[in-house]
Amino acid sequence: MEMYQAMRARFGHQQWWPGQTPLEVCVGAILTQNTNWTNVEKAIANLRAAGKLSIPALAAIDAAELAGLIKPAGYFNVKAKRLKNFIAHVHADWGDDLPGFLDRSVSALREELLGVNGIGRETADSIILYAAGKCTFVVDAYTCRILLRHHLIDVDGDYETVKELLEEALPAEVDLYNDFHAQFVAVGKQYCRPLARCEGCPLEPFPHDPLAGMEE
DNA sequence: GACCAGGCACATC
DNA sequence: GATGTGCATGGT
Repeated sequence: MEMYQAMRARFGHQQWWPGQTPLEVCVGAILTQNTNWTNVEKAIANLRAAGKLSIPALAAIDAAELAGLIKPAGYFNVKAKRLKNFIAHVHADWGDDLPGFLDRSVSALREELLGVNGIGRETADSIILYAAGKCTFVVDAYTCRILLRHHLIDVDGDYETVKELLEEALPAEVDLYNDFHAQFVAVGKQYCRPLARCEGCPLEPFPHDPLAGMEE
């Protein structure tokens, strides 16, 4: 909590996810895989302009045409397939009722999402937390980098280990999980890039020398 | 011209 | 089960 408060004090509430509807969150979560958010915004703007930002439209669109629309997000061929996989999965059982699909227990939803080819742990957790509004901690590259630099995890800590560490250390509140992850991204972008230093980082004094353990 | 970005699946050992 | 590789655009 001290960590969250330090970041929150510096950056303010991040008001995530930067997308309006649950569908937009799901689409964004897939498109942002290893990709800058500004590129994802362009891809989503293309989808909206083409009238394809709905489940029926995405279910009907040809994968090659979809790839053309999401080009700015990079990896457009694989992401077009991943989006189609997700949409087909929802559409088959729920038609365009995405809220219906999302309305179940975290564990059941997570398991189902992880069964979709192209949705891994971070994407699944992002959808659960930010589209379904349910309590699951989203771990990403910045999260690991920051915790690693503060010696709260070690290099071989995997996704589930880091997730459990955070969930055990925090009260299970959706808004806390929501904004904590967003704060990790905000701090990480500015201070915890692979080759960056940490001067001025709001986490600097916490809890050890922030430069210790950094690889050159 | 490097480096980086809110990963994931798949091949290979 | 661990490690390596392909996927691709756009901003700094």
